Amino acid sequence: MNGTTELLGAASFPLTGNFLAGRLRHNLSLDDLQYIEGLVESVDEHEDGARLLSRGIKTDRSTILIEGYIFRTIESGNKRFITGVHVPGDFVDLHGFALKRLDHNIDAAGKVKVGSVSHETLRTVMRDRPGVARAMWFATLLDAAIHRKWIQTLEQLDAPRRIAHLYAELHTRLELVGRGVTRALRTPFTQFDMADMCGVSAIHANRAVGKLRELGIAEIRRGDLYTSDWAALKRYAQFDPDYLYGDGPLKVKEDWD
Amino acid sequence: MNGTTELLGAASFPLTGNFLAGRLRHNLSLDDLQYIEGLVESVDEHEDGARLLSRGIKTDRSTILIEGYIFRTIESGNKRFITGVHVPGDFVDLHGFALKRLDHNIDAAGKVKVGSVSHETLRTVMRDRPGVARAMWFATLLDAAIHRKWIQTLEQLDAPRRIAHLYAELHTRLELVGRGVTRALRTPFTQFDMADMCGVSAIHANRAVGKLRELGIAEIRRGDLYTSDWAALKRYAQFDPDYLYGDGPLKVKEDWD
DNA sequence: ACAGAAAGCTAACATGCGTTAATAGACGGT
DNA sequence: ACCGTCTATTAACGCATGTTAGCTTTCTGT
Repeated sequence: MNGTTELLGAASFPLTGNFLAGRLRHNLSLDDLQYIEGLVESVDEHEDGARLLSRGIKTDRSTILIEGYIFRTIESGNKRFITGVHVPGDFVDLHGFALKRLDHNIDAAGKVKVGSVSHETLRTVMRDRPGVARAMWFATLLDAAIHRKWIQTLEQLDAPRRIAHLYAELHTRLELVGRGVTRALRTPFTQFDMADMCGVSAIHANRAVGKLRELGIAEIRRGDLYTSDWAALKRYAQFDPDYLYGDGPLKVKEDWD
Repeated sequence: MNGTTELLGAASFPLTGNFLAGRLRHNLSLDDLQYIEGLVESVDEHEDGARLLSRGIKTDRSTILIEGYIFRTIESGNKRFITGVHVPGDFVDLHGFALKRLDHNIDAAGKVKVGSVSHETLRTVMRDRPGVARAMWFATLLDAAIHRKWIQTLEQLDAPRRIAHLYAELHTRLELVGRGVTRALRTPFTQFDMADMCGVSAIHANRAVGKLRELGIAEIRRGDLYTSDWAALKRYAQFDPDYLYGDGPLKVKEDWD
């Protein structure tokens, strides 16, 4: 949209297995990770609010998030629903590769840096590197598990807890991709964004933020969350990290190869 | 659990491509479908409420639903959350194959008949039939798309509309797997089940059912929905079948093979 | 430093939904 | 046919959340 494009040959990336040591980390060798880095054909930056991909559009590329946050959004009426957030290391539209068109939009939340892989390249991966292909499958399964947890969260928690749960999840996911934060979790989210993620009105999101402050659970200022006690926050949100498969069981590589 | 097991050799199945002409239909040839039927090593029946798989348990088999309905459930506190429903033709725990343990339970809703495929067999499929492997990946992506729609539904619709949307979705999904219904959509769901699927209390689910009746949208009696005008029901529920990928775009086979 | 815009905040009122309680109807087993 | 249990239904009350409106603070560009 209004992103500035900076094209790079794959060879010019430092092959550190670094920028996407993310969600795929458990399933892949360093060699595999470097292989994936090599797949990235270009890196783009986009401004806050940029629509990277629109619902219904067919695309021939897939996107991996390198820096920043990305929303999956659905627009209906004049309302926006955010059905998921992504952190660096996540492939954000692998299902666009498989299903050809997306059922939702991919929007930048704040400034983002993304890598791009053509579907043609991915087809090669499917053929030549079944281990990598499986890891990509698993990554999309993790998305589904996160969706299920969001469904539960919407049904179970009140607004303050939903917001706390959102940040608890991000805290853990960032940690899992090697970007752990200690006190402050910085995001570009407005209270409108939080509202659309948690399924409440913006006014009520504001009340909820106020309640977290009042309870001493967390101080949220312009998307940045400050707390001295993440454990207390997670307890308050009834957060159970199980669904993120952060531990062993994602490491299925040894079973198969 | 309390299911009666009836073991059958693969050869004794009628190779019609019939019982799982379901979700995978678009991606596969009849030959592929027959191949999958041949994978099924045993067929089991389970009673209403039977837990086919428990959260956290490791399993070495995957399950394909042949007859009936299945819930994905999460239990938290003494509440139950239903994060998804399955219709015949759906693989209900392919992610158990990939992620090793499930983050939720698989429960029979009413009597069910399921087929069972060992993970060892699935590994063979992954190696030898990449087309089938991809189709299975796509099937799990469709689950994720349905999850996203449920998230939107929870955020957007009131209780009567959520229930209408649930039946609208089932109506379409059953049609897509060749089990279209005309007037009555029969399910074994209690109002408790509907409540747990829609994230409302059972009492409120009852109010919602009453409202649908009062509005003349639908008559729901013991899980069975009767209506003379499915289009009106779907309009009321703001149902848009796009997310089910019922049309062409799922047919990616020709692009790849 | 300033102005406009975007984001955050607060109040008042309406409503959908949760909860508790109590009853009626439908089904399954003996 | 009977009984117990599960399911459906209705009423009364309270709370979480939506909505509208208006105000304040913070950011951004010049």
